[in-house]
Amino acid sequence: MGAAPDGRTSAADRLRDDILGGVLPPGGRLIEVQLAERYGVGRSAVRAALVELDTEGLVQREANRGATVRRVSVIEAIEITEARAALEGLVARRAAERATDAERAELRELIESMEAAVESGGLAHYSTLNRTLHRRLAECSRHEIAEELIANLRNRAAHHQFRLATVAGRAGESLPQHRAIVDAVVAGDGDAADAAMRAHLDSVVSVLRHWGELGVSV
Amino acid sequence: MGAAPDGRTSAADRLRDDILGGVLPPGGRLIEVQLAERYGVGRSAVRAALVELDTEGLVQREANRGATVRRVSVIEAIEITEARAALEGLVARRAAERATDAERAELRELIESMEAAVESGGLAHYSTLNRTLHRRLAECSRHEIAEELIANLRNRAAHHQFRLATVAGRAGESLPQHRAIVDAVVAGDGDAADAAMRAHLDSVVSVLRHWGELGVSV
DNA sequence: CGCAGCGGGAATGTCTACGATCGTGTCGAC
DNA sequence: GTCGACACGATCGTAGACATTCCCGCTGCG
Repeated sequence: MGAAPDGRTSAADRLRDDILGGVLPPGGRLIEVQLAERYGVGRSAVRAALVELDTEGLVQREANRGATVRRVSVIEAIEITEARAALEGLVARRAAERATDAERAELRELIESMEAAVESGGLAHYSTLNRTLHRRLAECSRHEIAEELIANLRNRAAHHQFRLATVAGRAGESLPQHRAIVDAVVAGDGDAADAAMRAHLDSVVSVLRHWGELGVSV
Repeated sequence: MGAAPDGRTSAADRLRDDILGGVLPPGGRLIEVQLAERYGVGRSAVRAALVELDTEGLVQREANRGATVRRVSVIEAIEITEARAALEGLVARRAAERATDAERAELRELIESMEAAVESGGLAHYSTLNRTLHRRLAECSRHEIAEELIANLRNRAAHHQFRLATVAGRAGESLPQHRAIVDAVVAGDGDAADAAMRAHLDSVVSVLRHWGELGVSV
């Protein structure tokens, strides 16, 4: 995809996609003129996008020194995941209380797809389904504020999440955790859903903490 | 007219202060030229501030239609407080685990000041100490991500929080809750601190929900 | 050989002007 | 009297030009 410059989507969205997609690597400098040319817009639009993504935590701006793609350390990734645990516990609880029958059925199907993906060794597909599951749970909760915050946190740690998905045996470990979450939500047990979601993300924190001790570089 | 233009603080900070301080009322239109003149800066700086506060959730921008001070409904205020409950529970737990002796002493002093404020009927002062306590707890936790998110959520619902503080008898109800939080933190009991903080904010949610049912206007 | 001062170049910060878009008031027809 | 079309005014969106700041390499001196 070569990129026919599409004037529809805003510069901020395109820049966000490029950062999350890894096109612009962490620590990479973001020069306004270059981005303006790249997206076929003026510097003003790029500046606005930079300000927006700065407050979102995706880029870092220093006065008179320019912007860079924010580098998130393992320590920060741990904090982000801990915050997610608190918020996603809340939305899991709400999803258990408020999801419609159709939504519960969809969640069950999602889990089955994830099981199939693990058996067939489709790691990339599993990772996609993983993100979908978390997103759908947030939507089922009808909790807009939490949903928005979670989406932001997920974006911030996207790089680490991606690395995590590629770890051997990780899917086998997280699948039963996801099943526990969905089971609780489908059963309408808010307490269990909250606990299961926290347990899941706590296990992610454990892996990250292990990386931190090993001094794994980003 | 008034206002010696102070070039030091950024336009975004001054605009944020004016919104939080109630100088610019919810729903009020934010015209770029007017703000530029008010703060003695160019329209560019105002635009950047508007974009920033938009992603922070304090202002609402519509394409080609201008910006307004975001009106947050009671429903949103409830969601915000629920999210705060999840995140502040986390920081309270961390504060209990990580606070230094000096910090624990300071928290104790804060509670004593709050008790004195309630006895002397200093509602405004109590409200200030309230904010300070929550802020200090977040700082003690050394959890930058959660601290940042909480600060943002608190700003978003600032208007409702302010109204809450003026409710008769509210201080008498929340003071023991605050004391329970501080006691748990000082004692180093993370579980209790988490539970106490959630109980406190759940009680705030109850009041807001009551307002919602009464159809209280902002 | 090391370091302080200095100048070139690049990128950001700000301002101003122009074009696009929307809300509103007016006028005319039915 | 009411409704719709038109035109005007106001405001946002974008682009470009100018001023400012900072980094880095160079030069000259100790």
